[in-house]
Amino acid sequence: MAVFIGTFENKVDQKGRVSVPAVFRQSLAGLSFNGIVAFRSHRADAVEGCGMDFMEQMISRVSEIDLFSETHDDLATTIFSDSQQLAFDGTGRIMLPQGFREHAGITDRAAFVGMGQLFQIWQPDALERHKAAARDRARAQRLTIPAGGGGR
Amino acid sequence: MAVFIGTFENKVDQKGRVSVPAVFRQSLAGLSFNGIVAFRSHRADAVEGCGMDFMEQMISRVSEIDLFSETHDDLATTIFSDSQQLAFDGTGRIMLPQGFREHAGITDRAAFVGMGQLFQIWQPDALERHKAAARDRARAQRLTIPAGGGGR
DNA sequence: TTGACACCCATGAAATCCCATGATATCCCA
DNA sequence: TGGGATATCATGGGATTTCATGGGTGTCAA
Repeated sequence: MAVFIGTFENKVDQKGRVSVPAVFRQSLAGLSFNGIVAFRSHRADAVEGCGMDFMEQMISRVSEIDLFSETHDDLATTIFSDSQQLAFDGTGRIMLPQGFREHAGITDRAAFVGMGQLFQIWQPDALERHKAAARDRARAQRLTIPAGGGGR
Repeated sequence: MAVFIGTFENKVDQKGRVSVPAVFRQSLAGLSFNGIVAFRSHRADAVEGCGMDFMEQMISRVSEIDLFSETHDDLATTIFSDSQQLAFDGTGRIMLPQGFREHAGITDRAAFVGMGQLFQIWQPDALERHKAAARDRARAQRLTIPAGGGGR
């Protein structure tokens, strides 16, 4: 499954095009759709992105297991309806739809942030603020990943 | 799982390249990404490194948290956004990004220190100081290692 | 006809490849 | 168990490719 790590800032040109970081593209290579799937984050001023594989997984989860709570089910519905497939052009760029750009306050620069199985697209300054806040919250709540003993 | 043991000092050339110790590379062989994943240590003036397997483990742990919850996003952002994938070239070198070099004060030499499932990259002199301090603390506090529950 | 958008080509900077070198470490066989 | 023959490694640097970015052109639909 696609893995997204790192932060990358790219320019958004007059036409609304942005290069998706090469590492992300490599991670997305070979999927059933050559591009990304994007939707507006409902909690943050950012656009969420993932590969088609992740979408397919979300769909199957929502239909089968009740892994999602009711609210999450509503959430999933919202996500699917708001999602857009953004295809890569020959050089690995996508067109960021105006609505998405507005939602994230993106004008001429966009920051891609890896979040593991997903990534987000931010207005760079807003991202800096968000990163700091996220780090503080994580620290305050002592959110940590148990250091895996190596097994499971 | 990749295991890192020992200390190795290598040169950083004009292009910012460093050889990753051969033993470490062997330990990383066969993973889904041919290189290391690196991030700034929050506690020390050093860069931390691991293999993609370690990151995949992180992802699976994070994915156990409700998707799109604040906790999930904070954790994912904190862990994955500031990491970077550094690929090996044909002879087993990586490019140490400038930001990482600055964080660790690395200019023309770098020391790789095995820490078990992770390793650290230090400016050699800073490492010496850190080692001495760590030794003193360990002695003062009589640090011990908990016995394993057996097996993995 | 006028946008919106996919496709194509050009460009400079940066990253990567590739080959050469010397220094160790390892092997092999008498 | 010597000690030469053979790998392995870390390192340097030039050549090549990749990448992000800019802009032109064709196409389809409103």
